[in-house]
Amino acid sequence: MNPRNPGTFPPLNEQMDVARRGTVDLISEEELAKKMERTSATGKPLVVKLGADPSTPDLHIGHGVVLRKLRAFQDLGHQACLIIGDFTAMIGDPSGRQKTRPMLTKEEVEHNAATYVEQVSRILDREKLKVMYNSTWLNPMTFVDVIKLAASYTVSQMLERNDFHERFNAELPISLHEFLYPLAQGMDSVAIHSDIELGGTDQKFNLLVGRELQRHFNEEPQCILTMPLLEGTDGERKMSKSYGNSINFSDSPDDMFGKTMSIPDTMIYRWFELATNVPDLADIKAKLADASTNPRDLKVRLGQEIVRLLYGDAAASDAYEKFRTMFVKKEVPEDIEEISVPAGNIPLVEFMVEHNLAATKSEARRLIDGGGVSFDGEKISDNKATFTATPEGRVLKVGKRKFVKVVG
RNA sequence: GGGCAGAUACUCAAGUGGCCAACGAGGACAGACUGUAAAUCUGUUGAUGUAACGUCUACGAAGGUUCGAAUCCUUCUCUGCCCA
Repeated sequence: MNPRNPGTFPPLNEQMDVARRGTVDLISEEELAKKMERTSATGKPLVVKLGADPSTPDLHIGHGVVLRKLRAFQDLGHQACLIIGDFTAMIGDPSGRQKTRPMLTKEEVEHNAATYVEQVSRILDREKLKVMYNSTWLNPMTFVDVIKLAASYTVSQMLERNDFHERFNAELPISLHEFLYPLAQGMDSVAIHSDIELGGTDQKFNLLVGRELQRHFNEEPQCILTMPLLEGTDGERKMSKSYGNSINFSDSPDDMFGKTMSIPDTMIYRWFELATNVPDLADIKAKLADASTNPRDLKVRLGQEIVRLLYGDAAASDAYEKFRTMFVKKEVPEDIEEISVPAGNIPLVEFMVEHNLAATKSEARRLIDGGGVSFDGEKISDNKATFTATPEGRVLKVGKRKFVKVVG
């Protein structure tokens, strides 16, 4: 994107195109256009809000979808505003599942928040990003304030929210304070005078509450913009670390690439659309429809695009090269982790646990019994096996993609 | 406040005194076949290890009955429904 002088913005239609790309809901286009027009007249950028839950600071490329949208607004010259939900996180938001999350301490929240900001900086322009903590304005609220706030909404309105509605019908518990979460989040919009709030489609209700509350407090309501939830590597459920189907920001380039290669073919287009910035989506669609295309080749590009966004060009081609060596040429990669071990017989099972190749000894045995462990390509069948290292090193493979070189 | 129903492993869900570390399904992991895709087939799915039908932990929690409890009794906690 071109660097642009503060206070100047691209033409309206160009801005609206950016807002619309990949977007599910945009409420409303007219209001947003009006806001943007005013912006161009006054030179004052729009406040674009994104809420962050610091109880789980491990971001994955599903979060990346909405982060890249926020980045797009930054590149248009608008003010990106990241709200760290430290107040709400400290109470422990039980939404999502039936389980109540453990209360986080102040230290944990702070640590998570720092990690969070560090991770989003890989997508966002950190220099131009405004980071705020919602405890700043939520903490000082009194019980009276909260009651007044709660009075602005009715139970039926709350039950319109899909997951509340479903839980209510399924006779599952809904804790009272869960109703306060959308309100707290909405107060954030009021506090920062948000012009647009971004979020996943699952956030639609909460974002709308922000709008209502702004009206309630006689402010101009924010526009809301929702992005689709990206499916995980299983191609079924939404990407989530707890489902184990995510590509995390913290994953190595090789892992990112490898995981991408394992997604179902049906997900290729969607991932291109939501997880990358490639301009030639139509072309990709055409290729996928063409029977002479090997979908694998498109996945190779997809994997590189994803790695590129988080690690840059060099890492992207590097990850692909390593993948080729390992799985196409079936050779052993060059720069795998080397582990020096003392001379003598070493029990394999214990070694695996010690170096995180298996979580427990039982799991290590299971892997061995299942034929998933090999030394230099030779399967180990005895779960009581021991091994000795050699000076030139032997390559231990565990499961599909864990390699380690053992050097004596 | 009263009545009823329920709480089992990642999820759903069997199990009403010993054969229960717990049927089955899904998921997950591993293997074969592949393109680290799909489909299919196979195996595994609490931990430990003197490697033994051993030990420990586990069927919401705590006690109790019993030679023996996920299963029976008591109290408690939590959840849903109905009545007030």
